Amino acid sequence: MTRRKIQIKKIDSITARQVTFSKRRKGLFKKAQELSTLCDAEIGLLVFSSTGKLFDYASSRMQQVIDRYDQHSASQRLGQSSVDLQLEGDESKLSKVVAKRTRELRRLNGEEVQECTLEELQELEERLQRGLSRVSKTKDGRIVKQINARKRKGIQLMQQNQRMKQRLAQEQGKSSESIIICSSSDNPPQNCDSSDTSLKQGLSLFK
Amino acid sequence: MTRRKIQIKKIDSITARQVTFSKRRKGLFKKAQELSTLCDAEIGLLVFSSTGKLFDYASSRMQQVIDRYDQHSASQRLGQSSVDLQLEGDESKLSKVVAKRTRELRRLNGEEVQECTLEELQELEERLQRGLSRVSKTKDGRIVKQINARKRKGIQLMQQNQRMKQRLAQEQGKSSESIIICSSSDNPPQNCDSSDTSLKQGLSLFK
DNA sequence: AACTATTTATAAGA
DNA sequence: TTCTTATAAATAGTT
Repeated sequence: MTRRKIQIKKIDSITARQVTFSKRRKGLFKKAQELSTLCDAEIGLLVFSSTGKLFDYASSRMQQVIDRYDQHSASQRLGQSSVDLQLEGDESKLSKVVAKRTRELRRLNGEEVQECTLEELQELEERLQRGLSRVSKTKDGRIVKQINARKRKGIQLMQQNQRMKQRLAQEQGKSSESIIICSSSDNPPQNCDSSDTSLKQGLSLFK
Repeated sequence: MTRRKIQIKKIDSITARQVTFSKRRKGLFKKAQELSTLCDAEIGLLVFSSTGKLFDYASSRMQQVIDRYDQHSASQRLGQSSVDLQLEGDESKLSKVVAKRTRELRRLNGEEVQECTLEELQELEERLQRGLSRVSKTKDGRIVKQINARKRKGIQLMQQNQRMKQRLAQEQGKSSESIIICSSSDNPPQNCDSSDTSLKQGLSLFK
């Protein structure tokens, strides 16, 4: 495409290939983003170099683009089970397990569900309901526990308060010079002395 | 990029946008395939037009590219470059990814939830609710679709039945020797002849 | 990483 | 949509 025209076939020289890869990759990504902007298109572009490095561009979020693709392609080709991985190294098996788990997670998120058969959807729904029920129960239990803990603590604090008030009242009785602990001149003494009542009122907050 | 230089922003005119979309899309796909060939790269390209139409290119198979991307982003989430995963062939790293996914799945199943904090439980609950809602919606839509399909099919069959009955009645009228098509001796003829009524009754089943 | 001679892509017009 | 064509952009080979 410039000093000379080239044939579109794998470049032999590794270094030349790397240089071309980086130049053309840049160009490709630019074109992708231009198309997306100019024409209001949603675009996802995934590029793995020959060394395995990933470069990607998405006009929105890649996961969103992939989900949309899955929905689309699912509606076209229904049912394509994969029991086809058996004669390979442990590592590639593991990779496939990862991919499989990822897809399973997507389904549980409610993505990619267009691919599912009605039966699969029913199973999925039941599974989600079971999971949700368990999680909610655990969560609610946790919350109740926290509330109770706070309740207990609050009661403890009020009782402590109460005891301290009583002690302070006694101190006040002993040393006649300190008069200003709890009852200022215009406050009637029951604010301080009828503390049985105020404790009861306080405790009612934690019922 | 030719008769004039243009600004890279959304093209207002719908027709101009469509023309540009189809031209540039073609160019983009060509560049993608050239890069793949020249540099031995694995490429996946997903393009949704503003009208929602899907165009895609993959140097291998799209699902393969997406799976590879999933593997990659999975290992990135663990803070590991997947180049390492692919070049080193370190099985234990992949195993960790598998383990992580498996744990995530367990949690979504409501197992192992005791380990979660309250915040994690709340997130989990919301996620399950979202997923459940999506799955249920899809499932219900599927069911309604099936019901409608059966309804249509039933109506078709009844109409077909109806036409055949009429033709048979005609045939019966013509050739006097065939008497035993629809009315046996003890069945009154309206079973066959008053088929308007029976069709109506049948159709009501599919309302 | 820069340069530049060419090839390619493409905007506008038909 | 397709073609034409003038011009902008990309890039292969070189430095």
